[in-house]
Amino acid sequence: MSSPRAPSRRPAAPPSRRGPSSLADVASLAGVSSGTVSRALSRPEMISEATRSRVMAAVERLGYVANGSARALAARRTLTVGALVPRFGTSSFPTLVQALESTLAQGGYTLLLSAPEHARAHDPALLRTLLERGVDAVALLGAEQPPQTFSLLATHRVPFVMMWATHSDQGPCVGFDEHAAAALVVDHLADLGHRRIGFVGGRTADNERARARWRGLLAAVARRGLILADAATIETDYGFREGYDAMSVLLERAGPITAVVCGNDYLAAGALSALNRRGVAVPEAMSLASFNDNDFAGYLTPPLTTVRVPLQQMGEQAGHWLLGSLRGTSPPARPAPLPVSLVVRATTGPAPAARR
Amino acid sequence: MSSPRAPSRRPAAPPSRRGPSSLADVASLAGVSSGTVSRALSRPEMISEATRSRVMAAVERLGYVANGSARALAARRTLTVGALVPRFGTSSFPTLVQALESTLAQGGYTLLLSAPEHARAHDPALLRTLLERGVDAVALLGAEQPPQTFSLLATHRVPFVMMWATHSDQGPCVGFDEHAAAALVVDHLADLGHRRIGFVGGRTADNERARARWRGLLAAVARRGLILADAATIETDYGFREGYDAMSVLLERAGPITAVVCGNDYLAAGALSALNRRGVAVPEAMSLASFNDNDFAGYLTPPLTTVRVPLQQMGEQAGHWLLGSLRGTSPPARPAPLPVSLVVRATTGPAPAARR
DNA sequence: TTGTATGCGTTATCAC
DNA sequence: GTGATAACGCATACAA
Repeated sequence: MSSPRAPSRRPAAPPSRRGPSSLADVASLAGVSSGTVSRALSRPEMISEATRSRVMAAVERLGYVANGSARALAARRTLTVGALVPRFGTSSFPTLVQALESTLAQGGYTLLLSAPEHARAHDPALLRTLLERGVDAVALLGAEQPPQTFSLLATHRVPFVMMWATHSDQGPCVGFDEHAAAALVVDHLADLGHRRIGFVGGRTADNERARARWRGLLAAVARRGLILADAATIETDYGFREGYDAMSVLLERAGPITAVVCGNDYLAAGALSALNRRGVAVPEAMSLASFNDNDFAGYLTPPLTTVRVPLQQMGEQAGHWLLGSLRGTSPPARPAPLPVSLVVRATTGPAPAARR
Repeated sequence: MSSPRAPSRRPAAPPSRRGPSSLADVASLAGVSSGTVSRALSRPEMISEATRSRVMAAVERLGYVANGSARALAARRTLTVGALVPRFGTSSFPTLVQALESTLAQGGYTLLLSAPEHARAHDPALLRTLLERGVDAVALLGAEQPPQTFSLLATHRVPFVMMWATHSDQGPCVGFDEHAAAALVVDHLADLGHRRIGFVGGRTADNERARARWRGLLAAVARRGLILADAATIETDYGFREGYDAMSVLLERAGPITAVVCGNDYLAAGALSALNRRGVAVPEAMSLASFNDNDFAGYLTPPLTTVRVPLQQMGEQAGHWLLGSLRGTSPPARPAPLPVSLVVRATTGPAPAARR
């Protein structure tokens, strides 16, 4: 990569010369043993100030960078955490993963990311690869995991959390209460006088989060005595186009509904767009509310009423739990469910019948 | 993690018993040497079918998972690639990183992700950490890197690519021509008869991509003889709110412009929202076009005219280049710039003056 | 406080 | 085709 240069008169060009240097190199340059260098780097307090600075100088001079593999082999840890989170739609992923990465980085850990497409998400080989890479801990998405997962983690004594999940007898979860979230939306609409509503949500068959959301909605609808007809219910992939299409279908077949709840804000944005283009007045003729997995609900026209899903907090909480559990002392207490809140904006209003 | 159980009569419960097992364990169970096991796993063709299947049975029985650190130490490679891509805004990141991860995974490599906040993005410690972890290759965002970066990569003999960049004498880049992209937008508007236009873009001071975009725009504007007044130009962070605010400001102070170009689609979505709420007819009174870093440009009201930025292709191309370069043979040819295209939608129309 | 020596679990180079 | 054996680069228990 570096082009050959005319020999300078300095005997050796320290950086970029012949590959990375080792502890032994640093040691001989500093005139100490390799053990001392090792300690100077990882346990400075055990070393006299004088030799420590000599060592550091040598490190600097050689551009020494430790060999993590050797370190990991000897120390039995890699300072690495694996994340296994499938790419579900375009949504949610970045916020969650970034928060996780950021939190772990603060603790000196690096994130090994495995983001399979949905179809491969439950391939046990993925976790196996992560374990092979020697991750010290693992963050999983959801509580539903392929069978071998937990026994693999157990044999390898690797702490883990399940994100975006609430209960599991297999291990700790960080998440929030989807039922409570759904209740916020439904109560809001019911209080406004809406009776017959629709729902456009994610696919429940292969997505436990969409399923929880759906169940929460059903429960809240039943509790408030609202009517959610089959014809007013659509499952689809999370996405703008899907939301647009779903709302178009709903307008044709759903009957006299006055409000629609969307499973996430991509769906909602598409749905809103469909309403706008057809000249259906929002919220006069049709109210719209959504779960907010992303960031833009407030910037649409009109802005979306949403339940704030604490994605970033989930990532942070997962990171903190893992860090705590890696610091060793005692395994931290199981995380508490995160709070959710409703943000009311202009897409919801009184139901037409209750109007004048 | 596993609770103590009453001693079963089977002498040993193979999985989840006492930590991960090693090559030696597998070897003794299979009645061969550890060298043979190693070969059976990584070079099956060098082994007789009989012993190979005995080994595989033992592997299965013990739930053996290789120790990547030991493997890396001996084989001098980790099957791991580092990505160093700052979190710029909410945007772009996921598409690019996911495409990269996905491509690398197909080649058997795992992605080590470092996604610092913008402020820390140029901290050399980040790359050092990645190198310490032993990454076999590195993907960087942008051609502007802190000074030590390239020498570090050189000493460690680690192949790398710079993503979202076009030229660099330091190494290969994957990207697209921002000037050409800007030209597509500007030509489109000019052809429609627009003369005075505005621009809402990202911050050029600390973002080389925003800068390239801005320069490309200036060049195209000059070439077509359009007028882009200072008062009609705003730099801000990429985001919905920022776009909303910027457009609000523009409406007050920009004078008689008939079209606005936005630096990305988050900005554009916010800007469009601001126009909608103020009742400014789009595209009759004001045309809007944007660079499309994301996915939703077509689902707003009206849908956004955009230049398609090939984010996913960049991730894939970067991944492929790294894989090719890791397979060793000969370093692959430098990637060619990716094509960009204009997608015309309803936010652009003839300039009012050219109308009737 | 510092040096010495052993082991971490693989791969790879030899002989057989 | 298979079995010993020597690295690989570091951490750490132990000795000094």
